[in-house]
Amino acid sequence: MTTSPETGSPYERLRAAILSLDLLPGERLSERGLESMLGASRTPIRAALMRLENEGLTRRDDRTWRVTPIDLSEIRALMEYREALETAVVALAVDRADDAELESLGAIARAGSEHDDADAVLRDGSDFHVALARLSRNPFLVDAIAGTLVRLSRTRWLEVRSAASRAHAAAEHREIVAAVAARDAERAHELVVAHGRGTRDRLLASLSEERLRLRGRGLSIVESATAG
Amino acid sequence: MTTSPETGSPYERLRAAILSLDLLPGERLSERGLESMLGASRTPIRAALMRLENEGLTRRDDRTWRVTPIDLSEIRALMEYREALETAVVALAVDRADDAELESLGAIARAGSEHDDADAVLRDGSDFHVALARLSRNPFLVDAIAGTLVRLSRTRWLEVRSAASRAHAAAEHREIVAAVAARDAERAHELVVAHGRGTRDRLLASLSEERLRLRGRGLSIVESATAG
DNA sequence: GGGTACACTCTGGTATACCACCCTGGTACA
DNA sequence: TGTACCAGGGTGGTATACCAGAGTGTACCC
Repeated sequence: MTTSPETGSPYERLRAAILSLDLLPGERLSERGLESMLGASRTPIRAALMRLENEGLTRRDDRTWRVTPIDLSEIRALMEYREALETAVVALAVDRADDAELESLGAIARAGSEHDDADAVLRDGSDFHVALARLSRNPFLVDAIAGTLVRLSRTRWLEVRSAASRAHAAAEHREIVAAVAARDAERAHELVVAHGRGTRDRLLASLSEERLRLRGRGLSIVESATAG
Repeated sequence: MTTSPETGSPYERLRAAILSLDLLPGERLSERGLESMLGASRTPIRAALMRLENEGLTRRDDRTWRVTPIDLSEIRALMEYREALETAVVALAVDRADDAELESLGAIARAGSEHDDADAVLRDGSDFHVALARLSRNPFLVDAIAGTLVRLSRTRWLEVRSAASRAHAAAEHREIVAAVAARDAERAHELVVAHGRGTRDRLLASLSEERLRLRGRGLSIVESATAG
């Protein structure tokens, strides 16, 4: 890969390369290698690596940098964490969301059903969940949820490949908006849990099914001992 | 302050200076000023500032570094976030904690009642909540809770000043352990919520009462418009 | 006396040179 | 033939010099 110095900061370009899987999960990164790849010197590259480390996209493994591997245990833990965050979000949203916010969230949910390409669907999905989180009026919940979405985004394309699963997710999004708008905390809770678990199951099923084929394409998926 | 190059990395020393309030909330930090204060060059100091930024202890305000101010709105949001995390933790802990873990958590809770100085009590409190989080077996919950404790630690000493409130908190800790050990999810949930809200109320009350006096001692406390 | 312009100093941002450590490969010796 | 040692290249870690922009203070001119 020689991602020539196109646009954006070294941080943005490195992040894009990781999220697009141009840099493979688990791949070793050397600061000096990135220097020529990104057309910047080590100082901003180190800053980018440190920033991405906090987003969970890079990792320091005994004195060398790596693209964070895709780890099934981590994905399970992440989805569990996300469930905790999103149930808290809807509980607060039912109390706090105003009509304008709900209308705009509904618009995002409806837009999600219109797009067809996987990229747009993923963007819409992220937008929806972040916008939903904002209804909680709690910036820590918003940031935490945005963080989980970033960490999951390298695999979420697996989950939205079929038109059926895209439609399914979009419908669930609309139901969640409706429950929050109806101030029905219990139903919103149930819907969010069901949506999260359905997403998790579809995602993990795809990952298990295709693990070997993906490995053949250079994309290895690991299962760490810890982090269950 | 001339914290001479005593021990630890620039990151550790800067962090200690912020947490001990040697560097005041809101204070401007210049990389070159810290250079002489910490006895290191700008490279590791920038790394420390960036790392502390992710912990919420420093902040970039239009091209200058600042020690993160103490913000009442942020504390409220933080306590709300923490409630979401800790209720999720105990729900998982009830299912997953084994006897050895519960015994060791109980030991931490009991130790919390024995110490008398505020510093030790704060350490015990953090230890307890992190150890409790570990019972969830979810590293994201553990990290998130540890993060909230760090962000809160510059003010938590206000909350544990009286022997009565220390004893109160320690007793609540022991009750939480008992409920988790009894696998009583509902009671554990209620206890955690009550403990968190009590802590929040005592903390915010102390902050409001002493805001003026603390300002006189150089410690200003702000209330941001956003982040409710 | 007031206003404007210029220069100086301070900020973070960047490039780069040097350091110590580690790992690896090759060579020489037993 | 096998083993041990040494040298070289590559790693991140650190110090430092240079850059551009911003804010401020002063001096000069009107």
